[in-house]
Amino acid sequence: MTSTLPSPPDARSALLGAATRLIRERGYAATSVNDLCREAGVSKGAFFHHFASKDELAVEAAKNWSAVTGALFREADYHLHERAADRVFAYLDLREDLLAGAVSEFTCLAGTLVQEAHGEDAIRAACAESILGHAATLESDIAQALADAGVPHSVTAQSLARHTQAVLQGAFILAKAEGDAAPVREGIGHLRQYLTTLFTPSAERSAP
Amino acid sequence: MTSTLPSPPDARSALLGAATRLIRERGYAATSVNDLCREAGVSKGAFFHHFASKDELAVEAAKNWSAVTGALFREADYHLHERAADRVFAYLDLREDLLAGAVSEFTCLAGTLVQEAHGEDAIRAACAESILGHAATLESDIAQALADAGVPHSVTAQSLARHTQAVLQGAFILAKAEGDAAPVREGIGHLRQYLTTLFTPSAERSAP
DNA sequence: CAACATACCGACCGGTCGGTCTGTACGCTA
DNA sequence: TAGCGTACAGACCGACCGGTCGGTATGTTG
Repeated sequence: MTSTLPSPPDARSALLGAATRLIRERGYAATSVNDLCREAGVSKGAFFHHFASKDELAVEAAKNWSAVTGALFREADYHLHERAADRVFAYLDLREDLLAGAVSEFTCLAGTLVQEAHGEDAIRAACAESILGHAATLESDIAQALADAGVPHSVTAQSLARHTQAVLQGAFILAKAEGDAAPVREGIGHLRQYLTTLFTPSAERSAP
Repeated sequence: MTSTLPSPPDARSALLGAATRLIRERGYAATSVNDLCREAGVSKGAFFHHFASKDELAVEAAKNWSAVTGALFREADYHLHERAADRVFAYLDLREDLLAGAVSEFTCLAGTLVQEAHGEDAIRAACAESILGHAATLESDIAQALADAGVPHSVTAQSLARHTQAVLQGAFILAKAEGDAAPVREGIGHLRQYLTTLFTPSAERSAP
């Protein structure tokens, strides 16, 4: 008795995986239904059996992306640190550790998809949920770290959490432009520096 | 005697303008040559008279984008401030002022294009030049502001200049996801706060 | 066993794609 | 006026697009 979940039919998840790979590589519009079927090793009949349209697949792929990355971050070690600020910095360390392989292997499906397809409301909404939902998982640690610093800050935890995602998304674009992960490492570095000043109690700063 | 440059044929610039509008609205792959011709009010013959291929138009559109935005920022007022830090903050003010109209009217053509077409090397290079070239125009002011603060900083002016562009590009993605400019304003706000701490002499911070 | 559902398969459809090609209108030079 | 180069115009091409549809193999249920 294996421990697989009450798995959905195989063709469906093969198509979701193919969509994730191909859209991250070449974008949504440039990926045809035939491409997806070939990559997934299924027929066109199977495609339209599981998804009503190409757009519906995009929405499901974005939801699947949320689920997969959600699980990855939920189960990661960075939550184990005692101090909230340490949890946030450990999250950034993890993001940096994830930068392996080709550019299309570490960039964000939701960011890529929404840039192209924000005109389609269902796709836009699924991508927004993916990006902002992930940002929301950082909010409580950031709020706690801000509170620990004990100073009234003009920035909110929500805004700061979203900012971390904006920096990552923007760094991914520079990475695509340069063909290299270096800009993402730099972006994370600036984020670390910014958060360090925000998380440092002002007492410590005025009396070093 | 008007002061127009030895202007290129009209169909060419109409196509460049159409490409800028349509690609920012719907992306590159989703914009067809026929769409471009219709929007520009020219025939398909005219299109392939001026551009060898759709990809070549994309490259030329990216170069044209560099030229247009380059002129806009070169001639802007923010250069007039005496203190380097003020010039940098005034640049951010200008970026915020530019956030008018629909999302596709303030987002970056080069960022949109490279996200989709980074697989095509000529397009990738033209977009990289546009984004990184613009970042480079900020470098000397940032370097000066850093020097004025008089502290050895661990960040370089180049890295910081590129970071400003990464933040903007990432904020554009959140803006597309939300359908609103608000995330860009927030991103610029965080940038202002980060730069403020970097540009503040440590003497001032340790003795407030 | 019949009756029905699910999960495909792949030929096929009308339409659109990027790109080609022939033709032509116009300006310049000689 | 002839001859030539540039700037189009738009019919046309084969490949490919997203999507449909009739069919089949394999359960499951009564």
